[in-house]
Parts: sequence; structure tokens; C-alpha cells
Amino acid sequence: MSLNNEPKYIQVKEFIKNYISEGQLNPDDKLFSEHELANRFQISRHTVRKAIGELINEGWLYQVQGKGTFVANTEGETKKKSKLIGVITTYLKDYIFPDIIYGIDEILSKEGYTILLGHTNNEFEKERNCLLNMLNNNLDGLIIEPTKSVLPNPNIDIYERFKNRGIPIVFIHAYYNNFKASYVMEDDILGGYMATKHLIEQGHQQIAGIFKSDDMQGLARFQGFVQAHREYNLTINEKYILWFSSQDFDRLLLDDTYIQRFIHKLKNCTGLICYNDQIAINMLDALRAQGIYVPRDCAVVGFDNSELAQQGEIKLTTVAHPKEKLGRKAATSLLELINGTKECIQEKMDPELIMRDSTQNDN
Amino acid sequence: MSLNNEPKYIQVKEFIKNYISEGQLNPDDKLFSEHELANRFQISRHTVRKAIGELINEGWLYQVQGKGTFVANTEGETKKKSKLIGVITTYLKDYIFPDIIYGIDEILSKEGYTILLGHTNNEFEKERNCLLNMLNNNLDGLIIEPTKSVLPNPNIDIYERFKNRGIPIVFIHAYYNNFKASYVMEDDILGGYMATKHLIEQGHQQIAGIFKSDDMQGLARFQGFVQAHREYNLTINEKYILWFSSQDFDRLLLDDTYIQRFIHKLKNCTGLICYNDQIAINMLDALRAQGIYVPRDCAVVGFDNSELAQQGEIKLTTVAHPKEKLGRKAATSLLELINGTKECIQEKMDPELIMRDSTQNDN
DNA sequence: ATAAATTTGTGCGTATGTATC
DNA sequence: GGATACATACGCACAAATTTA
Repeated sequence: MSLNNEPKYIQVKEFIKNYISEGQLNPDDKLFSEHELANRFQISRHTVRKAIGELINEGWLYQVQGKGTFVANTEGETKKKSKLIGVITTYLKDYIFPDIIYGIDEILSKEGYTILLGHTNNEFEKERNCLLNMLNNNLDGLIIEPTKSVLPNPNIDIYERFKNRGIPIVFIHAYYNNFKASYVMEDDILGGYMATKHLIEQGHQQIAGIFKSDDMQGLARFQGFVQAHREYNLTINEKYILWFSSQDFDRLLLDDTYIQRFIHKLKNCTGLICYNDQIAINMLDALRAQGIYVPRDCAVVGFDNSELAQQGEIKLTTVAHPKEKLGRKAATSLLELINGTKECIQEKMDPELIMRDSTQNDN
Repeated sequence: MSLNNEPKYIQVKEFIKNYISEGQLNPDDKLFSEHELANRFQISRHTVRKAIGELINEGWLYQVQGKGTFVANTEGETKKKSKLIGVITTYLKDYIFPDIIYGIDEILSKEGYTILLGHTNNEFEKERNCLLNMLNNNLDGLIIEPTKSVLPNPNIDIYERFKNRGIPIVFIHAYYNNFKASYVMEDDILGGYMATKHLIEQGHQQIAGIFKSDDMQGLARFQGFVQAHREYNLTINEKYILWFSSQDFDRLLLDDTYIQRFIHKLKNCTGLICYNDQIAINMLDALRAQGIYVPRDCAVVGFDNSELAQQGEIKLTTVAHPKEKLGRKAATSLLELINGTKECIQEKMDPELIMRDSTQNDN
């Protein structure tokens, strides 16, 4: 070492850094005293202080007067908590999302976390932007609603980067089949089953359905729909099922002739199950326009128990979305992942059928 | 200075920092040499080096061997853009807030910014928590809806810290009288005026009102209410005015007898102006329970044009809140402040009266 | 172009003060 | 109180980079 060209204090720095890196000293262990180092290297105490001083600035050591010099806790540096949680939903203002976000915030803000908000408009491109944005912000965790959850997701690479960085993710509403992760969602199969069973038990034999084709929830609700039919040995008429995708959604709500064509096919139906309340409410009007009165001529069930369900003239029977409760559950789950209490949480919440005017037959 | 208890090197540090802060030296200007400082303070060069060494670590100075000591260019450090914008509202899920947040996000996400979300529940304590949280996150800007805007705000100290750090703030809906800042809000005086004028022109002479007492909007809407009365030489009967504060809000919506007592006072009234749609909708039911039919016996006007206004059986005449538009305006204003295009933006947006069933007399 | 002067960088020795055990 | 360890401070010497005469 004496032949080294580097300044002595640099050599001492390297020695101490190596000593710590090799694990010979752990965080908060006491280092040799300044005197001891001076003797060992046959240098002045001043030079030792110079070396230690720089290591303190670089975060390797800390000193306490009268006690000694100690190894700093580097974990605190690298794993520094940002107290930021990313929350990405498909939409922001419509419907159930404000409630979900409120539920999430309720739990997180109590623990001192702040929400970083993003939304994808159910588009992969926007999802990618959101994810990349959040990746730069040193999140402690992420709660995200998948975009078009049944399609293969082109942003899995970014999800992997979150995983590699040890940032826990909780999916809500659905998950991607090609990415194993925690999720909190309502049990949509059970929901579809409960809605259908309710109609069947009210005596309906021919039941139509409108389902979304490009997210997990749509498929699951249909699956429950099928399950209930099987249980009661009823057949499903394919003509009575209307599938739509995210892009078709506007047409479904706005294009009257499109909907009327579908209604014309439903001559023998006395029940209709709609993917969500928004569509159900829309169908109430569309059916009335054809002289079909709800619930007299046709019973209608929606999903989500949104505000819409309770505000029209005909209150809507609906499978209640847990909304705030789901938000709270997702948030508490994420906190458990962050704190290391649990490794992976996959939870399905039981839906609740709320019966109102649109399926009451007693008038 | 020699009588000072602080170590000499600390005193030298303070001297140099002040010298720079006062603008006597600009970035890359040469500082006194170590010898010169030692002579000036009658201390050893070693002590001067200690002071300078720490200032180098703190980012104030840099040294070049053989040349001298120079003032560092701090701008690169402090003005680093985080691309984070704080958004704090009173409430999250109810009513108009999802739309406002959506409008804000629409503009900001386009520019690559991400929203940090918080809400205050209209409580000072929660507002303080939110603000402190965000202060730690190196925001580029803040959009905030004041909490109980007419009361003296105990968190002004934190707002000042934002100002000192050069983080621009845009208030929405209201502002604090003791803190000068940019704001974007609807013109509530004009809104109150328009609502009242509408009723007066429909022939109503005795008009009741329900107003919120602890936010700027409530006072402003009442002010417009007064202004319209003056213009038409009508007197206001104090018995017909019901004031409520944030704490009373639940009672106003849930305590039937409380509302009924107020309604009993309104024998001669044929018009009612409500602080917002939520209250207006509630009053529709309360009036009906007393056999007073809207609009036949009493015309009702709300504020905000929320979803509630359009969904009941009796569609509500209401002064439209710009919602998304206000969000977008607040966001673009904040961007202008961040980019330095403008210094201060104080904008009032014109409200729009939307006439519906609750004030139509033609049936 | 070179030498001298200036300025920072490294290093040693010493002394005294202050906190901890 | 005494021993130990860090904190502040002075003075000196020489090396290396830069500027200036």
C-alpha cells in the first residue's frame, strides 16, 4: 500500500469502504477510533479525519462525539420511502371510480401516504404513459385497474420493471393472465349468477343479456349467467346475447337504431341482464320507446349499484359493486404488501343483489 | 463576531452564505482566496478550509486547484422539475369534484405532468396534513380548493412556504383574503344574481334562500341574491333566509323537522334559491311532503348543474358550475405560472343559467 | 517560453474543548 | 473523576495546478 500513488486519505477511505462492503461491519457497528486508524496506517489523526469526513458526506459513516464512529444504515438511503402510491384507473369521473378512489384515499392518507393519480381511458397507449410516469416517481406501491383485461397486454414489460424494483402492485377489478400479481376484485361470476338466478326464480325463462367482451368482468358476468341457466336446466338463446367492446360503448348508448334492432330480437324475453347500470338505464328508455314497460313486460338487472340506479323514476335492481369498500380493501392489501406482512393477496369480494323496482312483479 | 459562541468555521460559513445570498457574488464568480479569508477573520487557513469544505458539500461552492474557490450554480439543483402537480379539493367523490379533477388531468397529463391527489373534508387539520405531505414531494405547482374560505386560515404559514420555494399555487372556487395568490373560480355573485333575477322576472316577489355561511361561494351567491332584489326594488325578508355552515350540512339534509320548521316560515314565498343542487333536490322532497308542489306552488333554483339536477322526476333549474372547464382553466393557468408566461392569474368564469322543470310555470 | 507568484491539495504535529461511559 | 473519543483550532511544509510578469 505504501507504494500506492493515491493520497493516503483516499487509501484509508478505500480500506474502510471495503471493510464495510465485505460485511465485516454491520450498520451501527463501531468503527476503529481515529487514533487506532492513525496508528495502524502510520499516518496523522488529521488525515484519518479527512478520510472519515468524506465518508460521512457520502453516507457511509456517522460520528457521535464521545462515543465513536459508526457504520451508517445505508438501507435507509436506498429504500427510502417516498410515501407515494400510484393509483391508475380506466376512467376518472364516471360512475363508480370517484368512490373507489375515495376508499383508497381513506386508508392511505391515514397512514401518511399520498396518491399519484392517473387514468388510461381504457387505452394501452395511455396506460403505458401512466406506468412510465409513475416508474420515475419512486412509488412505494401501485393500485391499478387493468386496461382491456382479456386482451394480451403490451405493457407487461413495464409491470415487470415494477416487480424488479420491488414495488408491490395490487390490481383491481381484473388482472392480466400473463402477469402474476395480487388483486382485489368483486366476484363477477357470482354476481352474474346471482342476477340471473334472481330473474329465474321470479319465473323468467327467456333472459337476454348485454355483456362487454374485452374485459374480464364482462366474461365473468356472462359465465355466471351461463352457470345459473345450467343449474335450472334452461338453454341460452344466442340471439338474446349482445356483446360489445370498449370501442362500441358509445354506439350502445347513443345509436338508437342499433339498440332497437337488438330489442326487436327479444320478442319472447321477459328478463334482461345488463353489463352495468349505465347500459341498464339506457335500456329502460329504449324499451319504453318500444312500448315495453319495465318491470311489467321485462325485468331488468344492472351491475354496480351506481348513483344512476337509485335516481331514475324506475329504481334499478342491480348487483352492487363494493366501490368504497373495494377501494379500502385494495389499499389495505397494498399496505400489507409494502410492510411485508403478506406476499401475495388474491381476493374476490362477494357481490350483493339489491332488489328495486326494475324486477318487482307485485304491481 | 468574536464574542459569538458558535465555532469559527460556522461563522465563516454563515458569512459566505450571506455574501452569496445578498447577491454580492453570482454563480461562477470567484470567492476570496483561503489566505485572504484567514487574514480577514484572523483565523488559520485550516479553519477556513473546514468552512469551505462544508459549503462545497452543501452545494454552495466548488474549488479548482490553482484557480480558486467559486460560487456554484445552484439553479440546476433546485429548479429540477418533478413533473408533479398537487391537487387538493375539499371532497373527492361527491358531486362536481370528479369532473373538476378530470378537467385538470386532461390538461396536465397532456403535458406529461402527474397529479398528486389529496382532499381536506373541509377541515383545516386535514388541509394542513395534505399541504405538508405535498411540500415534501417537490411539486412543480399546486391547485387547491380552500377550506372554509371565509374563516381565517391557520395554515397560511405553509402556503407561505410554497411561495418561498417558488411553487406556484392556483386556488379554485375561492381564495383566502390573507394570502395573495392566483385563482380561478366561477363568478358566484353573478350566479346568485342570475338565479334571483330569473325568479323575479317570472313574477316571484317573495323569494327564500338557503346559503352556506363559511365559504366564499355562499356569501357571494347571497350577495348576488341581494343585488337582484335591489335592482328590482324588492325587499328581502330575513325570515326567508336560512344560513348553514359545514357542520350543519348533515342536519340540513337529514333532519326533517329542522327543515320543516324552515318551510313553515315560507308561507308567502313562491321562490326558493338553494346553495347547491344537493340541497335543492332535498328541498323538492321536503316541500312535497308539506303539499307544496314544485314548480306550481314554489319555484326552486339550485347551483352547480350536477348530475342530480338532471336525474330526478322534476328536473332542476340550476346555475351551471363550469366543472371540467374550470378544471381545465385552473390547469392551464397553473402551467402558465410554472412556465413564467404570467405572474398572477385571477379569473372569474361566467356562470350559465340552465332552465328546467323546477321553475317552469307553463303547466 | 520561463520563472515567479498565487491558489488549492495533502499531510504532519500540537493543543484544547466537550461528550460519553 | 478519569479514560476515551470526537470537535475545534493553530501553525508549518510541500505538492500540484493555474495565472501572471
